[in-house]
Amino acid sequence: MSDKKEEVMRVATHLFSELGFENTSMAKICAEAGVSKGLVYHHFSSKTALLRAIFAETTKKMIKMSDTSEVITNPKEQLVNLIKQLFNQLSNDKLFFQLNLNIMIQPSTKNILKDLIQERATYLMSSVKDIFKAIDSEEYELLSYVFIAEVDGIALDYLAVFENYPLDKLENHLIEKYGK
Amino acid sequence: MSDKKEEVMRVATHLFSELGFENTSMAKICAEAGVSKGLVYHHFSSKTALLRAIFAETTKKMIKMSDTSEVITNPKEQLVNLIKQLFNQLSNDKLFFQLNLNIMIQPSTKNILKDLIQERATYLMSSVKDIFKAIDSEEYELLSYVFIAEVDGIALDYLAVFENYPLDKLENHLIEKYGK
Amino acid sequence: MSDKKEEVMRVATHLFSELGFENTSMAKICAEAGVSKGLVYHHFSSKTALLRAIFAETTKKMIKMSDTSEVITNPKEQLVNLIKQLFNQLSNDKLFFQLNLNIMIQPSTKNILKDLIQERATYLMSSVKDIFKAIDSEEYELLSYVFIAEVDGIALDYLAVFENYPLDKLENHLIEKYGK
Amino acid sequence: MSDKKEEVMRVATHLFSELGFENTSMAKICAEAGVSKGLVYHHFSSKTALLRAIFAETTKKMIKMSDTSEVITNPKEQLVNLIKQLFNQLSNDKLFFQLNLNIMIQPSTKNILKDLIQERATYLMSSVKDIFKAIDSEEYELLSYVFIAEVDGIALDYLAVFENYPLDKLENHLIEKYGK
DNA sequence: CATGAATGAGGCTTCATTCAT
DNA sequence: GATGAATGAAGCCTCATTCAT
Repeated sequence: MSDKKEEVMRVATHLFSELGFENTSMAKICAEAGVSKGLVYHHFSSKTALLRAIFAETTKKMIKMSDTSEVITNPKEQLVNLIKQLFNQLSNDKLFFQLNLNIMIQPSTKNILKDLIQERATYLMSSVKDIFKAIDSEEYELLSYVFIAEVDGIALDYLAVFENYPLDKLENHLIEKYGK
Repeated sequence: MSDKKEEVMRVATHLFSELGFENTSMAKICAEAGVSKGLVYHHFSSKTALLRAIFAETTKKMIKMSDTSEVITNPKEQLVNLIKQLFNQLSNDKLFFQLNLNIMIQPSTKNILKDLIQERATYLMSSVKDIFKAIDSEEYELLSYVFIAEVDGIALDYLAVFENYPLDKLENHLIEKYGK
Repeated sequence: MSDKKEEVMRVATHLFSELGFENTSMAKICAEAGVSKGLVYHHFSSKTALLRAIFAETTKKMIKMSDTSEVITNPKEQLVNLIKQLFNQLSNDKLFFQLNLNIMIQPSTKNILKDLIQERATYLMSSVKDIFKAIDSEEYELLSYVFIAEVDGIALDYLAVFENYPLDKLENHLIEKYGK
Repeated sequence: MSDKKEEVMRVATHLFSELGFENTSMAKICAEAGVSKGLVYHHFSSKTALLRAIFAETTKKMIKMSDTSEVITNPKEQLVNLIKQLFNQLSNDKLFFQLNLNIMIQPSTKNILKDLIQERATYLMSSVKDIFKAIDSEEYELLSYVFIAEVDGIALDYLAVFENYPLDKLENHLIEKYGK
């Protein structure tokens, strides 16, 4: 991928996160990335396509990251690891998580990304299920949904609802709950 | 409040929910409500002010509703009641919950509503805390955060992440967990 | 004239002066005067009519003022008097003079007031001519135009062109020139 | 400067002169210039910026014109020349002078152009002062203000106050007065 | 690959004015 | 005299996108 194309995606991700998709104009992206409009449209057929490219790229990175980390065999250790990893990212890259929440909830962007969101959700769900299967072969599906809901809810509350959210305490709570 | 003003708020709530704030034009609201643009601006100084009026009105309704329902004294029954009420609303008024998630996450709307969101969050938190205080006087704060995270996470997953979400199973899970 | 009608004219004069005719909305006038739109339209058939009423009122005041002061018989004394009076008003009521310049130059307002401007100009011209006739019966017309141009030019430069305009020095210059 | 940008400025100058700044809509300018709204905003960030560009351009032309004409060394000849030049322009380009009076008096436009007006006034003043310094080294400042006031006043009266203004007679008067 | 002039639809808002009460 | 809800046209500006160079 050319340098400039990457730069456009980087800048767009940043601006979409900070301002929201609808409030980020192509002009702003071009200005910030230091490229012309023509160039952006050379690489991405539309603003929509740019968003899809960013979302897809992010999913790819997520998958790669979780693949490399799954060498542990003990499921509870895996869970604790996953939790630590998630909370670490959550506090280090607030804007990025905000973007992902954003576009999954905003009706317009949700529609644009329908298939990609589904794909990512399915992947995440199956990863989590695999872990819970090894812990409780009967209730694993419900437990997986609960686990994901807890994590998503904490992220939501942290990013959008409460000021001074006690993120650490909730992390510890989860670690204790799932690490036995 | 005049009939037309109420109608504008009703229509705007509906459209903001369905299309998102940024994708709902004042023109669309006027057309659907059957009023002129001038009238909307006679009652609301801006699109932003209209959103704030809607959000504030909703908070007021929430408070009124929870006030009238709190005649039960057993805290566990209260919790179960709260859960049933929430899940009932969640499945009956998807669009409305989507709107509320929406505007709390979208950076632009979040900023517009900063104070009102904070106010509502504080109220909800204190309501939940009151219940948990009666159950576990020591850990009530953490437990409240966890409870809210679970509910918010389920709502988020149901509304924005998964297709065919097993909402009933998660409701039962919570009722069992919190009703003992 | 009713109190409220007078108040509306007073407020409108002030706002037209400060913001210009086009940039003063009827709503602003109503708000500042503390009356309803209905009332303003009860007294003045349109914004245009309000402006005309103000301009006509001003002309009336001018005429009354110059009538009462013309008891002096020595033409040079009359001129000196006139100069002193003008410069006094000019520095005491900048905004008001600005408004009068304004509406006489702005094409839209100029058209609205065409007849009233002409009427006022004719009156002023004839007043000045009367004085100069007594000084120089041959060249009085040209001298009148020159005198008016000098005064108007000074007002213009003072109000719109220069910062730190030496108004006093120009007054003295005129007094010396015309008082011999 | 591109053809279309120049055309926009030309048309805008014309319309601002004829209708006034506030009464000239961007739509009218676009229609008359035969370009899209988008294009105008591609070249000028706002209506205000367009006005500033026009005013600045005019000042530049004024300076260039007066620079090229100042090869005469006799100060009285210079003055007579200046007068002839001014009156010539005044009668040939009424609209343009009207625009300049307009925007310097109208409070809104005056504010927009504050710095540019000051800059131009300073330049003109210093040009005139240079001439009068050579005639009367003591009173040159006052004489300069008087001269400018006379010219401005005549322009004002001609353009905005009197119908059938005897412009020629006033020109001759000035030529006689200042050419000795 | 790269630029940036150009388009045209549509967005938010303002405003003079009317009219039922 | 007095109010203020209601209208609808028009104003300024933004924006995704296209295309000649």
